[in-house]
Amino acid sequence: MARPVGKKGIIERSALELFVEKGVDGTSIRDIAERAGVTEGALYRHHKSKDDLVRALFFEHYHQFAQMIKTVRTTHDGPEELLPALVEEFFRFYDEDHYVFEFIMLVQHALLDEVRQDAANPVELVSRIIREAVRKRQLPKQDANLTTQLLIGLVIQPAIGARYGRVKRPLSRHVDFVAQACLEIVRLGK
Amino acid sequence: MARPVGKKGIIERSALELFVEKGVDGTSIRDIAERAGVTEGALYRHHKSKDDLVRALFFEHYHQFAQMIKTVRTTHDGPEELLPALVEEFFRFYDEDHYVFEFIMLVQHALLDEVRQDAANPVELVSRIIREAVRKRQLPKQDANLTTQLLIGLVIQPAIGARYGRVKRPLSRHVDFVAQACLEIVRLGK
Amino acid sequence: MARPVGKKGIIERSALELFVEKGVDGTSIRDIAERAGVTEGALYRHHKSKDDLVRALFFEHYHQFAQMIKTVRTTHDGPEELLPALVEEFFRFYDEDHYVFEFIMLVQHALLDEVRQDAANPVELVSRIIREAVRKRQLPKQDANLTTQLLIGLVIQPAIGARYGRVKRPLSRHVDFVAQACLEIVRLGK
Amino acid sequence: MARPVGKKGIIERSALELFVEKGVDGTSIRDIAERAGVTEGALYRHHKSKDDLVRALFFEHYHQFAQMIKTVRTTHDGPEELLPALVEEFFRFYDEDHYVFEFIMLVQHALLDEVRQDAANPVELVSRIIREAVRKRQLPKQDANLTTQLLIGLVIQPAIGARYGRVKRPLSRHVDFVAQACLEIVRLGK
DNA sequence: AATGAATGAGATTTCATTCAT
DNA sequence: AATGAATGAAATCTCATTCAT
Repeated sequence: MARPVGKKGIIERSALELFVEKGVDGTSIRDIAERAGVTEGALYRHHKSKDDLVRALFFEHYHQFAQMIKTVRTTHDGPEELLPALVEEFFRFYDEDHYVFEFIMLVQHALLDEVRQDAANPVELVSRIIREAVRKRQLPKQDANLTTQLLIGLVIQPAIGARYGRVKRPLSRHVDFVAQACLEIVRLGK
Repeated sequence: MARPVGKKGIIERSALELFVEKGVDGTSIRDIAERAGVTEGALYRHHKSKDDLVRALFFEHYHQFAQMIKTVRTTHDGPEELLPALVEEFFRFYDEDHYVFEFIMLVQHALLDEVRQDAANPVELVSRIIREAVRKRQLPKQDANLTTQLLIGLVIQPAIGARYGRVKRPLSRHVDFVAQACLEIVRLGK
Repeated sequence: MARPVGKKGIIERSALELFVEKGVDGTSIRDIAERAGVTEGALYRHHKSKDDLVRALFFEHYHQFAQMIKTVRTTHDGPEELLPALVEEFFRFYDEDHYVFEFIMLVQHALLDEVRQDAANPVELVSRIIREAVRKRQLPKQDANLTTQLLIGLVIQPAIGARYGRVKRPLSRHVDFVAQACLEIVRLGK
Repeated sequence: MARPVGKKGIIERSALELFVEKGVDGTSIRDIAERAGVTEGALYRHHKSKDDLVRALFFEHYHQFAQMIKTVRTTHDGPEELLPALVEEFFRFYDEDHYVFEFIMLVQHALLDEVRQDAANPVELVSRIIREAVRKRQLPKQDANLTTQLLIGLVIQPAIGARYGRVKRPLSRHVDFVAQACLEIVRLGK
């Protein structure tokens, strides 16, 4: 988010950007050091290994992300309010620093096991929202797992589209349309 | 698709699976040779390089994919027919061999430049269907690029969900629901 | 022992010699590759890591060593026969290839845990010989653990002396004297 | 010996222990700093380099050692008195601080050249005692170099045995037996 | 076609040492 | 004196590719 302060911050920012631009495996320690303007060894003062760096970056931002989601849940109620609010926050998160958003998308699968149980896990969260609304008869009966994946797809795919120049930034401009799409889907029933 | 025959087929199948399981960069020639039950040198009998192997795998399956899409286009007309038929074919393609589907998803971006203009490119295709339908007043005016990404998201995300055990296989069972979701979205207008 | 055949043998022999000459930590993979006349990577075709190479070398020769000891035990009986025979065999082993002998001395402590239980462990063996002889009244009562260490000292120290030019090679010429010394010690009682 | 006082003392003690536990090459500056509870830079306040630290530690303790030996030589005469007295002092030295004893054993060879002529060098000393006694017909003719190594072996090996739990501490309890063993050996003649 | 040892380039990591604070 | 970040050199290891057999 904020531009990094200190060498440690610069190293981490450089790594984050490179991971998004070239992939984690495609980025070498040398690449990171070069962009950060330090030597390769400097990295190891702050992180035990490349893998450690990836995890640290992920969890740091994932926690921010989780915090944002928690806030939305306490300030909104019912799918009609929650889903649009979530779309808005996701897109705002993306627009604020799309590197961070893309990085989380990029490495989440590799770290899935450590995240799966987490209640802040967005997939978990959306799934619960659907299930609860169905229980309260706010939504028709449906396969909550499937619906959840569809909603996730509606939010993530525009981000991917933006990356490849197929969708215009900022994503915020698309909030209303995407939120509307989300609501149509959860109301479909099965 | 069909189980591989001959060393070449076994090597390619092994590579395909490993690429999906561990990523392309995360898979070494030695890994592939090991799973295929041959030695490292054998690989170079059939493919000039690792990169060449990736491309060969991609284009081989991409052509099948393109063929399938062409057929759909000639046998259906208008978004109301085309979109459900496409969802059905995509999911059928997935169910037939999800490794192939996932592999294409995995490497598409890296090879995007060579495929971008291709009418078999699903993004291109869906985009044209939307635009044409809007022109013919079959659909309300809308940001076709955005709608396209949303539709792509509705198809791809269930596949990702299936990979991580969040959506039940075969995907075919979800065709009606997802097709319905696609139609709702294109009708939304903006 | 026999001069090495094949690159693998040359690599292992080079490593063995360098480990003795400069210590294990003091020897780099590059050193080994250089002396063997190969590039650094070649080493990893035959051994998974430097540590693995050290272990492989140790156990290969340790087994030879153990075999030699076993033979002595079956062909001699009682401390008066066994101890001189063991001294002779140890010194013969040393003279045949002092690199091997010194290498075993050098790394045994690091691999102690894996060797401690081994009945071929020379310390174990000598200890048993003493204990058994005491039980059979062939020797006076004594602290077998201490006596064992003293005997080991009598055999190893000449090898160290030879290394630093303080004792003349071949060690075999000293067999009678050292064997006599061993017998004096075990007869001391306490 | 005495527990260390001041940062310098703590650093040196930490280094000494680690060198014995993991070897000199196996111990990094960071390891030492960590155990001493200081940072890496602090070490260079007191010693120019790691090598310098090793030498300083060696010579500091070696001088104590030499002092002890000088005293023994002036207060005892002839091998029958000198050898038991030396064994006693060596074992006392060991018991007082076995880290120091083991450290000296560990690095002696690397620093041998600087110490070789020194009369406090135990090898030199023992060798002279034997030679002188032979000259005075107190002992039979013998290969003084070999006998010396055997005596050294009788003293050092119990210390190694103690390290690996094969010989009971304190070593002092074994003085009489080991001294007796030494005398038997020097009387053997050849 | 196939083997598998070897190469050569480069990746990750370690570490003694320096230096600004 | 002390800190701890950073350096620079070297160490370990990986890996796509080549090549003699």
